[in-house]
Amino acid sequence: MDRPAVAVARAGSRAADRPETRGERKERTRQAIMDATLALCEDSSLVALSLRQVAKEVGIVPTAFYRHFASIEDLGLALVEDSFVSLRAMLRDVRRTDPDYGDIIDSSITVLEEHVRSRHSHFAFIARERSAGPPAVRAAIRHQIELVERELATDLARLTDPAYWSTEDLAVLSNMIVTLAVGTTEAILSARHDGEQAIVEQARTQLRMVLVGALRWRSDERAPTDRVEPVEPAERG
Amino acid sequence: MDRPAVAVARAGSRAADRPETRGERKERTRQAIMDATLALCEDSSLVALSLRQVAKEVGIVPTAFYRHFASIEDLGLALVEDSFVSLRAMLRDVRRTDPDYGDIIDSSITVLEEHVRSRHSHFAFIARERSAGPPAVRAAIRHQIELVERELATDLARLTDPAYWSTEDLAVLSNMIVTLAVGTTEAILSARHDGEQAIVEQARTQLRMVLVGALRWRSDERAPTDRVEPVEPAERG
DNA sequence: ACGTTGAGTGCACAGACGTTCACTGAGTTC
DNA sequence: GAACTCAGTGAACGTCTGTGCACTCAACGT
Repeated sequence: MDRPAVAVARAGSRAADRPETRGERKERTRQAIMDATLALCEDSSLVALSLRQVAKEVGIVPTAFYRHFASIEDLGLALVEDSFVSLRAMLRDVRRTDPDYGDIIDSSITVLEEHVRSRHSHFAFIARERSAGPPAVRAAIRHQIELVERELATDLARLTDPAYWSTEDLAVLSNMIVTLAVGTTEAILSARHDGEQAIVEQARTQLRMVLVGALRWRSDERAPTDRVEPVEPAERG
Repeated sequence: MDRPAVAVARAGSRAADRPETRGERKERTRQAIMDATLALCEDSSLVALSLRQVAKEVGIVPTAFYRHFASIEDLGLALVEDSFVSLRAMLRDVRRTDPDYGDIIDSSITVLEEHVRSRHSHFAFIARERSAGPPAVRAAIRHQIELVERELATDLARLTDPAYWSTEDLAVLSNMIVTLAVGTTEAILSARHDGEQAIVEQARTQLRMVLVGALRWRSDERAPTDRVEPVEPAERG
């Protein structure tokens, strides 16, 4: 285990022996750097990663790194971009599957699970660096998540009755669903394989619980807070 | 800004000139190390912290560190212990305030806000290292959070009707509330001061939404998933 | 064909890193 | 008050860090 693990393909990887364009080579090395970085900080974090570790893993000399990124932090910002491409691909799949399938909740969580599995280094990167990355990376991730929240809020507006749901409360609901999705993602990523199904089932139940509440919600009422204690006598049997 | 910022008090800090016990001094330095570490990894993470940085901040020589901890990871485990003392103090306050105050939700979130503010380095540590710390630290934090979830589940059992709530669903609800609490904590910690009140209000609304759902929940029904689309015709006006 | 461009090389540097070791000297135990 | 304990010292080590600089040489523009 001494030679690069996520190395940039040394020579003639495929496709006969076409000479390979200058831009192609650069892009390939850039991609190799990003892959190696995702692999290396899978346990720990970007902030604990050195430029030389990345270079060694890729199979280039440390100074060659600067041809692609000005710093590790700069690399991190590029990885945020890449990771949110994966996340948005998931959101597209969620929306695409919704009308077909009968149960929005089941299908949404299934799509989440599939994407988290297949692109797990991207989702893990977002979840980790969101709170532990370099300040600029944290800011970029939080901004992207905020955009996603706003999108989800407009989606929810189409599914709810505007007479009962204020736009503020839609934003709050959207934030809650995103928070739960992040939590579920983290749980899937840190679960052993045999525990994954239980987590997915839990996420489905949670989403159902939230939507039971959503069905009964009225933005102009200050909700059930004073009815929460006398719950037993209410409607039994 | 060259001399230690969170230094162990050099000599005769207070209390006349009592010679100071050996154990007292050790405990004081140990505490200074932990405080300095919390301060240093406030932005970034434990895994990005060097033993020498900590020593310099405390005002001791690097090798003196080993008199207190075997490694940074070991230090991290001690910080987990300390941080969860703060978290459990918060839970105690939540439970203590509940019966007095009319509104469980308002008072709980208020208590959360107060504790997160006054012990914010502890809460920030948990939130950050939970997903970015050294593996052993991550494991310790997840275990502690799991214990908290179990406690909350038994609390919830006392507030809900056992005829409608299975113990499994109580665990799921508990997990959801903890996830939301973690999310709210992270939001408070990364908010500018003027945005904090909005976040607190959002957390209250979210908890209300969840409890509206909880009131209507029946563990033996597969919830409202097929009623989520025809929501407009249901009960208007 | 020929000069230019630029990704990747190789060396060199000064500084920070974790850890070792023998040490000092104040607090403790007899 | 003499012997002991042990938190903190200070120098030294080999290794790893980011970055500067002069370089090569294949793809590129003309």
